[in-house]
Amino acid sequence: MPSQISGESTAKVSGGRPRNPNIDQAVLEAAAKLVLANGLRAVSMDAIAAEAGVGRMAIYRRWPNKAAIVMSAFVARVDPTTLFAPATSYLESIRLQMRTMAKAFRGKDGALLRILLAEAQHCPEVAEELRERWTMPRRKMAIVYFEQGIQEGWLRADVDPNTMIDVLYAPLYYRLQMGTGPLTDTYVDQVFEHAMRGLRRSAGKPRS
Amino acid sequence: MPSQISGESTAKVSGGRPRNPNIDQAVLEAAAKLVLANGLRAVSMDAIAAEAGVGRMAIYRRWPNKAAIVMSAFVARVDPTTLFAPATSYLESIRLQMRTMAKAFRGKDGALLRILLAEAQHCPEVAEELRERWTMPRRKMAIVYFEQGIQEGWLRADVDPNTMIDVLYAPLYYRLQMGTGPLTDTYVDQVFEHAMRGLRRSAGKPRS
DNA sequence: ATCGATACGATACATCACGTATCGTTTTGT
DNA sequence: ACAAAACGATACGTGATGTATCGTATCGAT
Repeated sequence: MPSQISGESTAKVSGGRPRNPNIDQAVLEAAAKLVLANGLRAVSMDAIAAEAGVGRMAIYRRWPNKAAIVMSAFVARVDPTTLFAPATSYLESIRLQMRTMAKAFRGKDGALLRILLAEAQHCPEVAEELRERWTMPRRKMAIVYFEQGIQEGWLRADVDPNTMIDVLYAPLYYRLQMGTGPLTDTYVDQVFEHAMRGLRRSAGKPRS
Repeated sequence: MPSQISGESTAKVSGGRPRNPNIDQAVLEAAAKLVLANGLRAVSMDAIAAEAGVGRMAIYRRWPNKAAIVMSAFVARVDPTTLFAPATSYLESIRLQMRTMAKAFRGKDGALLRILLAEAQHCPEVAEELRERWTMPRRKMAIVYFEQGIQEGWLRADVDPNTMIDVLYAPLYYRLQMGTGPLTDTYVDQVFEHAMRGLRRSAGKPRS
């Protein structure tokens, strides 16, 4: 009983006409194009099928619903992402990674992610898939990198990597969704600096 | 041309039978109950009308759609919230406020907010209303409080209050939506401590 | 008291998208 | 050659949406 939501490759048991792989690609591209232009709600399965030039049944044979198609399109786009490329210093590498993520959030990846996050609130399968294929892989890589930073002395010895991820990256998700301001590199740098240096005045509690 | 989304009080021009205020209340309660139990998608206007014991037209006369009803129910619940009650110290008051918010997020307020955030991705009116009636009022109050903290010397002189809000509060929204872990008081305290003290080792960059 | 205007419950209606089911055809493996 | 599955097309049942009335009830103004 494999998780079927990401579709495409429900292995056929034996003989019969094989699926046309071009259809997978055509549907993913059509869905991404239409959904990015009009939103998930406004796009019907018929519209995707028409844009892709295929029958609707060919789609339902691969994915259970619209959200699953968009999920496939999303993970296909972002899967080959690499995390924490080396930079001039350990901490600088973190900052650059945050900038890379912010840049992705500014583009189509961000728009698709917004749509999927919204859908995840209604559909547990989407939520699970998103956690499994987007959130958790990145968190795990970050945890490894942060633990290394603790051992090497770049980070405080008592930081919890999980909390550190949230303090650094949650603001990017926040701006992605709340529209309180643009996701500029300047903003990323500010979040990074504030989180790294701390917010309170260092020496005790000086009276005014 | 008043923003009509929050409904209820589209002032009647002159004579005629006045609206029954009990209906507003009954619909809000019915909608909150059903939506919290089954999710926004699974609840139809008919179901809300039936639960409230009113006709569907009485609802459409007040709100344009389901999301607007939930929005009204939400702001009615959270409007009288007070921010930053005095505590044993300036910083402690911030921590307590974060805990209060986390507690709200754990309950019905959090569930409704999740639903509205998801809806805001499809519907600009919901997004605007949410910004106007939930996000911005709280941000503005926080900015005032944080600027006071800067002047009194509790916070670094060079912190940007807007960024500070994001670093402290975005993690709560993150956990509210992503399901990476529970929104416990312990978690809130960790975010608070990490953000206040900073993540990097303080003295320069010590080699391992 | 009468009258216009609006609210209200109920119901009918047209529209639309969804997901399923076939039909005839095409393409594979055996 | 033959079974099996994919494919395009299309029809179908279902459920929700938003609008339009109908008859009745309740207000303000005259």
